[in-house]
Amino acid sequence: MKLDRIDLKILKHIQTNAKTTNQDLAALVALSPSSCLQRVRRLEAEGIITGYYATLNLAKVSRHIMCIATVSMKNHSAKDFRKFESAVESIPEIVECYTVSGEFDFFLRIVCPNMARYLEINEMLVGSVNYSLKINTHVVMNENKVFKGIDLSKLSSDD
Amino acid sequence: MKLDRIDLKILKHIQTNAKTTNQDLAALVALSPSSCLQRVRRLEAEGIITGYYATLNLAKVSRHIMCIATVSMKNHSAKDFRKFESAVESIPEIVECYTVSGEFDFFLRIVCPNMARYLEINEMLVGSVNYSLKINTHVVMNENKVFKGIDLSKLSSDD
DNA sequence: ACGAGCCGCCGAATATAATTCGGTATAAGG
DNA sequence: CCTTATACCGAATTATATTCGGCGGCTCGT
Repeated sequence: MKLDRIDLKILKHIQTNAKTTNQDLAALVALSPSSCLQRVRRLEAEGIITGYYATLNLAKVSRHIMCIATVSMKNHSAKDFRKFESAVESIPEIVECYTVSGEFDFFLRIVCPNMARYLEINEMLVGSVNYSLKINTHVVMNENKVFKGIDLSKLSSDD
Repeated sequence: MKLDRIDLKILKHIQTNAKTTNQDLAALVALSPSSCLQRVRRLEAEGIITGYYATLNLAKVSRHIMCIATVSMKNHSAKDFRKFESAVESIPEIVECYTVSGEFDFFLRIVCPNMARYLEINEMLVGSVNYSLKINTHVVMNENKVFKGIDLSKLSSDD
């Protein structure tokens, strides 16, 4: 499916303003509300829009810590990878996990109530592959830039 | 401001379902629509809800690469940190940046159209502090777990 | 214990918005 | 040149958000 300029405009806008009314969005992209809605529904149906989220100021909700962990597997077997990944999946405090190239195998971002819980998580992860991995923890001291969507104008320039 | 069980229920739900209608949300938390809306408005006004986002399947929008970079400053002066942080701020392809403790000073997540552009970004970052930092790049090969909000039940248990 | 005042709830009325559904124009393909 | 598919629009309908007055229960001071 190909996206035209109007689709991109819609995506760009709702990325950071998901609750914009269809009427306002329609005005923004210079379409009638019905046509605009039709496009949004299509983008949803095609799986291009994958969900709608509200972001919270977590500090105002509860006390917590955030860590970023690098993980290196000692044993690069598919089996160990599967076991580790399923452990990651099962721990809700792990909010992001990436498989990467380079000196590490995974990056994790973890948000949990306290260090005691962080230690437990660490042990679960290490235990999942019978201690054959190395985790390096980095406590987040500041969030300089938080995710606020992708700059689509930068990406689409390439196609 | 203190949050009661209903507030948490609201937050928990809209975290991943931002477009739920107020009526449905009200039913979910067993309140009348008017009371429910009042609470949501309060959560917004207090800065507890910070925004509403749509997430995209980027692969269906355009070709791109994603990298995670670790950054170590050679010179830990406040001045260099400020210069680096402002460079980070000015580069839209850097979608996340954390200051951390440990062997690195920053973690970056970068989404850009291609490696050529990634190199440019690298040079801008290194140049921002007169080459006195070390960047280590890790290309993301798989997104095992993408951010889908925080498990508030895990956090609030601690208060 | 009692009354005042505050809070948060509800429901009805009203205002906005979403959604549906023809009908029409444009562009591509045969 | 005709056919078909596509995407648009506007009006009608349905659904939702929003406002507001009033009601109960809680707290607090007396």
